Formats: sequence, structure tokens, C-alpha cells
Amino acid sequence: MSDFPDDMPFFDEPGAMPPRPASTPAPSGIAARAMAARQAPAAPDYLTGLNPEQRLAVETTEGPVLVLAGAGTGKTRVLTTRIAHILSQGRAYPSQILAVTFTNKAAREMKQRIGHLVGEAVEGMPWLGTFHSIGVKMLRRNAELAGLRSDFTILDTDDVIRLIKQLIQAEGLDDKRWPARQFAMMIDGWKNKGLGPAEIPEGDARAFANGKGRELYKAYQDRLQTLNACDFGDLLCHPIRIFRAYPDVLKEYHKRFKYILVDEYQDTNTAQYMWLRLLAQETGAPGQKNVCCVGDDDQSIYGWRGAEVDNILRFDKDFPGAVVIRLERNYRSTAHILGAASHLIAHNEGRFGKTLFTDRNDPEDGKVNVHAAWDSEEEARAVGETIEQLQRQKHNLNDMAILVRASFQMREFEDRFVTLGVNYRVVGGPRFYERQEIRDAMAYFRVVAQGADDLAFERIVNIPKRGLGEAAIRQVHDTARALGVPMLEAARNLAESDELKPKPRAALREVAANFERWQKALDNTPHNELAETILEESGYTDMWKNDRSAEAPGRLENLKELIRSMEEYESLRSFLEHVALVMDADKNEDLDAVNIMTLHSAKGLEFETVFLPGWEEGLFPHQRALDEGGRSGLEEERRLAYVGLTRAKKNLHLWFVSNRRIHGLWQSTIPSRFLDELPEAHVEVADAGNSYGGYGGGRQNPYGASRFDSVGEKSFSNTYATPGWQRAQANRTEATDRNWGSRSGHSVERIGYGETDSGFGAGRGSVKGRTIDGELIAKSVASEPSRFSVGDRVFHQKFGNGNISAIDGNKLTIDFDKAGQKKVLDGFVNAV
DNA sequence: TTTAAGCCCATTTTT
DNA sequence: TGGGCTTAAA
Repeated sequence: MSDFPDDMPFFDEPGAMPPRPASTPAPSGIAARAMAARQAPAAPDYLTGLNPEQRLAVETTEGPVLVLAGAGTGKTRVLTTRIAHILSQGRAYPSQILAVTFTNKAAREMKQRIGHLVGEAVEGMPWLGTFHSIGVKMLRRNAELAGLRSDFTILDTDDVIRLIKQLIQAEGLDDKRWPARQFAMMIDGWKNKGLGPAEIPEGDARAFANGKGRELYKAYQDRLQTLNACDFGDLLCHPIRIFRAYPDVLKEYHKRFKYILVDEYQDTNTAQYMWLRLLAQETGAPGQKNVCCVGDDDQSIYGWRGAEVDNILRFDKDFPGAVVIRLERNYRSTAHILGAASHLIAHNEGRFGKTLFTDRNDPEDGKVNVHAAWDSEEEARAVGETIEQLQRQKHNLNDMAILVRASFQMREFEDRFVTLGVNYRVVGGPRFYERQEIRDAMAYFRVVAQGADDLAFERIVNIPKRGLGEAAIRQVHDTARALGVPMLEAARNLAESDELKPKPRAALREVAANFERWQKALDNTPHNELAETILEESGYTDMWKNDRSAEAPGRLENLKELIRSMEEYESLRSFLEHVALVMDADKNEDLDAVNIMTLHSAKGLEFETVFLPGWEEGLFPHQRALDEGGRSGLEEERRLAYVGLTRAKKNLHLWFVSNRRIHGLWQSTIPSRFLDELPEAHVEVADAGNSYGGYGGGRQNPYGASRFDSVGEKSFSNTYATPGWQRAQANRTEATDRNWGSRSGHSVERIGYGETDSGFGAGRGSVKGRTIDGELIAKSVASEPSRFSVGDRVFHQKFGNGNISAIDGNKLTIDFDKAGQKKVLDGFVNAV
């Protein structure tokens, strides 16, 4: 409630004036640029050190501006300096600037860096934050226009799923057949597009719950309203609806915001776009549109969660007369790394087209290294060796990162580092506020703060166990519905009646009495003390103290940490809001450790040395991205590769393996097409040593020969001078057809493609054809009976000779002479 | 209420 | 293959 702006004057009092180092009055528009151009003697120091493009992006304050900022070109610097510039020129008060980011981390960083430039004035920037945090702020001011009270609760995904499950059951639908999780995702998708129940496409509405999708969505929204709650999507959708229905509300914001800045514009979804467009119709004065969007279309990697690259691509159409500024001078990476990344990304269509360059020219800089390994174990071992080697040369582990496409790849590296005794940290992963004990504790607090929070109530009413079974909870639920009151109140009523058996009645009475007492204490007890009391008196801490499992002590520790962190907030409410919006917890930076994370979570980061393992078809690009996204899916994968490459400052190592175990089955893999899209001049194929990394042995790469087919084979040198290098794109399909055309001949070895029903992406039972560049290149033949029988002697590329001991469809269990019993797909073995 | 056995699933993730 | 989750049984 602390930052609830209603107690503040809408426009700022002069006391909030920013420092104004420039004593000259601020000229506007062209005049400003003209003055800058003639090198005004009093150029403030924050401008020094900017390159011309950056400076232009900072100083073009009036009118719409799109800054296309390539990786490592100083994007954040431009954004923060621009704000500092606006402030110190006296063009706006801090509270008249709307600055939006996607993540809390980005917002925090921005705030910090502006602080360095302008000092205290940052504190007066209440409208710097994530889309969602700003959305909440707006919604709280006008909650009643969305049918909510201003103290509404924000539900997390967990709550949402439980709520939807209840609704599905209430409709008399089978919650197995219609999973709540799936419907939650559908709702999320609709809200990403800004669609309410009435606006969703008929097809979507029919696709769920026997055609009841729309009704269910409606029921969900109604339920949220009675609960006085919002989901994440609503934090933007409600404001959009309010802006449209109440122009005077929007008008106020138009008057208020003189400058709008948006970070990572390529990641905006349709709802965010609509929200922004409404606000950006006017900034400060009639006809004025001071919107500055910063982004990089080449780093758009969140299409799968609703981001529309199109938003950035059509910026100049949305805002006619927009100035487009390209930042292409890279300050991060070596020329080789940039060359490799640029060449790769050039394979994408539908992009603005930027070419990163650098002045850096150090002959010491090595090329990008491509390595082959036999399997993922060897891959991890080799990466580990390189890391130890670097460590011996006094490199910090903190400066190294392993970026994987999918998190299952992490395990092998972790295992390896454990045996080597190398420190590592996994970035991302399950977060503090998502832990069970934290959520439970938060549920207690939520009920205390907002008695109508039924979802929170239901979560903890029987935790710790109080003998309140399903039946009793159902009764509370039904009573609450019947009386139209929150469950807490219904519980109180029931405890006084004799509708329940003595045991649950007593339990309910105690719970109700507890909450009543805590709620009373809320106003006159420091909230962190109260929180501790709640957890003690409810028996929640005891529950974990009595728990003998290995995690219990850690959970108690987390609860302590939770209480400790509450001190920083002035009220229970503001703490709850913080947790709802800021789900991240900080990692231990003190420890020197190798960073392991997914490519997605690496966006925005940089490391001296980067390892990119798993560059194989099916994994990267991921088969599922190709199947579901066609050509645009492939392009997004390529952008992901680009993001990966551009994280590296000096050293970059790419890896691919010939064999990988997927879902317990060994699959033979072929090098990623992205490897072939790297330019020869900047890449070095590292010696594979003893390992046989080639895609040889008579198999054929269905995408046509690749220059990586024979890495490690002695008949070829380790260079690019392999025959496959000149492979034309057209040959790819041709070669593929040839390959598949001959598949019925037993002499031709088959690779695992198409026939697998457990391979990448293919669904069980219903095997899809494989799609590359959006075209179907091969149909599955899963129905084909296995050409082997039990007892057959076969040869496997990885495991050698063995006898088949069992056959399950196309899955063979084979007793190998050397490797022991393994399960493999029949496509990977040959009759001997 | 707790434990064991079957069952389904298997990119990426922020708020 | 292996983890998370639901169901069935004690």
C-alpha cells in the first residue's frame, strides 16, 4: 500500500525537481539536435563515451524512435542515458517517464544504472518497472472499473490451476480428459492476445470441454471477480479494457507520461502491444508521441509464449515518421565470434538486417571451435577438461558458461563437475517463492491480509493435518457458495452449527479463531513478528520440525529466510505484492563457479568463455519447434543459436555428439544444420582426438552431406575442405528424397528418423512425419513390423555386436557382447 | 492417512 | 529411462 499513488498529487510538486546541471533552458526537437551537432560546449559528461549512433538514440527525445540494438551494442546504456538526459535537461520529472521492462532483473538494473547517472532522482521514478508491476499499479488505482476492490489478490499459476480444476469439476466434466493445466495455458494464450471470453475465436472455444471453452472462461473470470483476484494476464487486460471504456482515465495517463520507453520490444505480446499503443497515443501534449522502443528482432526467442516479432518489425508503420536507429557496433565479442553469429543469423528471412562489427582486431583471438564427441558423456568430459585447463591458466569459473538447449542436458555436466570437484551453479530452475513451504506460508499470510482469499484458505486449511478431509472441505466450500461468503466465514458458521462431526468441527473452530486473532493483530504487530507467530501457532513450523525427511531442515531454513526478508517491507501487504510479482531470488555471486543454464535464460548475459553443447538435429534445432512452428519455428531456433553465440566475449566452443540418449533410448544423431551455416573463415573444427565423431559408417545424413559428417575420421582433414561444404540448400531435399526412396532396401541402413515413436517430438502412437522448413519430408513407417526377430545377431554403431533378447514394436532389447543389455530402436542396428 | 504401484510424459519461462 | 502424479490398497 505504501506506493499507492492516490495519496500523492497527480502531478509532481517542484520539490521533486531533478538536478539540472545544464543551466540553459531545454530546447526541443530539431533545435536540440542542431545544438548537439555544433558541439555545445556544455555537453554533459554522461554523453561522453557514447558512439554517434548511441548518442543520436539518446538525444532524439521527441517523437517515436526505434532503436535496433544488436547484441552487445550498449542497449542498456542507451536506455539509461536517455532517461538521464531527459531528466537533466528538465524535459520531464521522474514521475512523468514510463519505462517498461520484461523482468524484474532488468528493471532493477536499469534503476541502478540511472541512479549512477542522476543520483536520487531515480527514487522519484514510480513508473519504471515491468509490464506487470506497472499494470498492477494502474489497476489498483481504478480497480472498481474492473469490478475489483483495490486490495485484490494476484494469483500465481498454481492457484489458477487449482481454481480451474474446481470449475471443471463443477461443470460435471472429467478433469482427466480436460486437464486444468491445459485450460490455464489456453486462457493465458487468450489473455496474451488481449481476448476476453466474448472475443475468443469460435474454434478455440469449441476445442475444450466439449465445446464449453467459452463458458468455462467466462465462469473463470466470474470466479476471479468474486474472489477479488486477478491472474497475471489480467494485470494488463483489465487496464486495456479500462482505457477503452473510460477515455478520461486514459487521458490522465496521456497527460502524465511525457516519455515512454520500452525495453526488449521484440518480446512484447499482443496485449502488451495494445496496452502500449493506447498509452502512446499521446505523451504530454496533443499530437506528441514520445515513444522509444529498444529491441533486437534477431533475439526474439519467446514466440512460443505469445511474443510477436511483428510488433517490432512494423514499428515504423505503427508510428509514422519514426526514427529508426541501428546500433551495430559491438563492444563484447571478438571478430570471429561476431562473424560466425552474423553469418548464421543471415539465414533468417523477415528481419531488419543488421550487421554487427567491431574495431577489435587482436591476432590472438581464436576462431570459434567446433568439436565432435562420440556421446554426451564424452562431451561433458571434454568440456570439463577444457574448463580445468582454463582454470589452471587462472581463468575464473564465473567467466565461463555452458548454455544448453534443454535442461535435461544439464545433468551430465553436473555429474561430471561433481566428480571433478569443479564448482558450478545452475541458473534458473526452481525458484525460492515456488517452493512448497514458501507457498504454504504465503497462503497463511494471504488469508490474514485478505480474508476472502479462498484459494489460499483451501491450500492450508488442512496443513498441517487437522483431520479435515475432503468431505469437510467440500462442505465449507458449498456453504460458502450458498451463502455467498468467503470460505473462512463459512468455516466459522459451520463450526457453530452441528452439521459436521465433532472432530472437524473443533478443527474448523480453531482455524477460524486463529485467523480472527491474527487478523486483529495485523494492525498493531510488526508484520514479520506476526508472520512468525502465525507459523508457530498454526503448527506449521512444528510440522516440519517433526518431519524426518532429508529436506525438512532446509525447508525450515527457507521459512526463516522468508521471515527475514519481510523486514525490508513496510507492511504485510506490500510484501505480498512483492512476492506475487517478483518471483526471482538472487544467486550466490561470491562463489567462483561455472554457470550452467538454458539458452533462454542466458539472454542478456555475457561470458568470457561459452560452451554450447548439443548442436544436433532434433535437439537444436529442436524437433518440436520444427514440427509445431514450421519455418518460423526454425527461424526462432536460429535466433536462439544466435543468442547463444553472441553471449561469448572471447572463447566459444560448440559441440555435437553422434549418439545421445533420449528418454532412455540411444539415438544416433547428426550435426545441427546450424553448424553448416557458420562461415568457414571464422570457425575451426577441433581435432576430435580418439573419438569417432563422424556420421560415417555408411549412414547418410538425410539433409545431404555435411562438412561435419566426417569430423574425426582420418580420411578427412580437420578443415572445411570437405566435399560437403559446398552443399547447396537445394541438394538437401534431393538427398533426402534419395535416402528415403531407398529405405525399403534392407541393405541401406536407416537412421532413426521418422520411424521412431519415442524420438524427439513425435507423439506416442501417432507418429508425425518430419517437418523441415515447414515441408513434410518423410512419412512415418512405424506400423511396419520389425525386420528383426528375437535371437538375431545384430551390430550397433555404439555398442558393437549383440543378440536381440526382446522386441517391443520397433524397440529392441539387445544383449551386447561388451556393453551389456541396452534398449535401442531397430533403425540403429544391422543384421550381421 | 500413509504407502506402493501404475501411468503418463518428456523444450524453452516471465510475470 | 526416470520423475511427478494419481489411484488403489492396507
